[in-house]
Amino acid sequence: MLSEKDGGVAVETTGLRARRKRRTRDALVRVALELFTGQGYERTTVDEIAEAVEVSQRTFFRYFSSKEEVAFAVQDLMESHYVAALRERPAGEGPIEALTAAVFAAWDTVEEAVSEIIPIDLHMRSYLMIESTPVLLAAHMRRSAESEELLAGLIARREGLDPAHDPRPRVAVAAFGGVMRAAGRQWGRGGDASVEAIRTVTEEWLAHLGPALAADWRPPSTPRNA
Amino acid sequence: MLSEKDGGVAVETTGLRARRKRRTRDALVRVALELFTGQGYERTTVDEIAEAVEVSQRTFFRYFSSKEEVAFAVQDLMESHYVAALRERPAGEGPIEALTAAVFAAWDTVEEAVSEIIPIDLHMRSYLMIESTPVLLAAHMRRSAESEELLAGLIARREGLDPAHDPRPRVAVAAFGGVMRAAGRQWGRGGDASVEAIRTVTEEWLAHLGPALAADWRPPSTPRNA
DNA sequence: TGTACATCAGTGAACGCGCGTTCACTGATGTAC
DNA sequence: TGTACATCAGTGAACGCGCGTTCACTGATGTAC
Repeated sequence: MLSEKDGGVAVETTGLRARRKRRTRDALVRVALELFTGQGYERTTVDEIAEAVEVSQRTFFRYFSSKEEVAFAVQDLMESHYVAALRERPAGEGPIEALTAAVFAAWDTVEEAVSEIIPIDLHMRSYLMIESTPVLLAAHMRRSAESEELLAGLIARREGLDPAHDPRPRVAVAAFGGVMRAAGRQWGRGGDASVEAIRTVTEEWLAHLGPALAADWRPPSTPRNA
Repeated sequence: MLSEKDGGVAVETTGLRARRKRRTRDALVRVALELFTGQGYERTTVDEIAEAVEVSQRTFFRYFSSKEEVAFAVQDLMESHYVAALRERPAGEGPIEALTAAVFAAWDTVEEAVSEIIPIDLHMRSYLMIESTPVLLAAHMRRSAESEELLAGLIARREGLDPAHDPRPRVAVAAFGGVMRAAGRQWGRGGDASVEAIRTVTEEWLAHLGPALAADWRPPSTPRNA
């Protein structure tokens, strides 16, 4: 039933019925994100989305169990995209090094990853919309915190550690995730929806992760208790 | 009007009217948290809280602009308690050192801080309730992320830096906050509502913050590409 | 290639629910003189 | 100490709203023979 070969997504795509189903879902996502970015998440109702796609509100809830879920449909895709990128990092890279490299690898290929569903700029504007809508920002933070468990497991496996006994994988992922989310909020404040903008902020902030945790930030020539 | 002298809270407490107001507010918080922890946040309605306190639902909304707000009333108190503790850390401590020391100083005095409003064990069970209620966990993460801006400002001032030009204060606070929130979730999974339990997890996780960010976790005797 | 039946996406209309708001109002506490 | 007026916490009842659910149903696509 499911075509999982050659790394494809585990979704039936052969039959007419299945293709129609995918088209309906994609249309709901696209139209929802257009409405959300255009007039705001709170000011868009589920009925409005359904009406714009010309399906019943009933049908909307067959695809998404809540209004929030449709807002994160593409974000979820990006998350698995990031996980895939992390899995491909060579074993020689250290934990933070691999987590960081996977971020840029994922951004390098973001366009291919989302373009089947929505244009890349709609995706970027949606991300901006999430960062500037309190209830969605909250949901985003909870979701990415939940995925830390998975990432910690991957890091533990890379390092040949048992995450139940060594807290370092989870601590590293938590610190890394904290900086990533903060960089995302910083980018959101700027208002520049380009991929370049988010890459730049992320790159700068991650580069400071090590130095910022040093016990003493002052140069050796400046004694602490001067 | 407001008595801000000797570090007291900036609230009018003299008149009969003011004291009655405070009693109503405290009763709403206490009863709300008892109901939330007893039967769950989602299964408690605002009407139910108002009825238990014997005020109208109308009155509830004069004190709290939303149901969420009452759930975080004591958490907000604890946040300013933490900020106060951080302000008192000696200048000789490094950034992460001061942030960490303030956490334990705040936990040392949590009982005095909350006991005027609710018993300490209700506060701890409320925190556990927040960590295990998705919508509140999300709100909690967003709120603590928002307070990072303030903390970064304090750290920048301690170090004599301009946060607009040096990203280290915000990056340090973000990494620290990421680990703190992850430690909170870890504590929440355990189900032990004691102050001791959360202290232990936090202590262990923060201790691993430095080592977990090292480029290489393996002992020098084990070459990376063996 | 055709028929009979199974599956399942989508329908339409109505509803339950609880949050948060709006209205015009009461009565206790505070203040001025 | 007493009177007149101002302030403001609290009332009660009703409502708007949109999310998410429930019902019994239709009709197109898929499958077995």
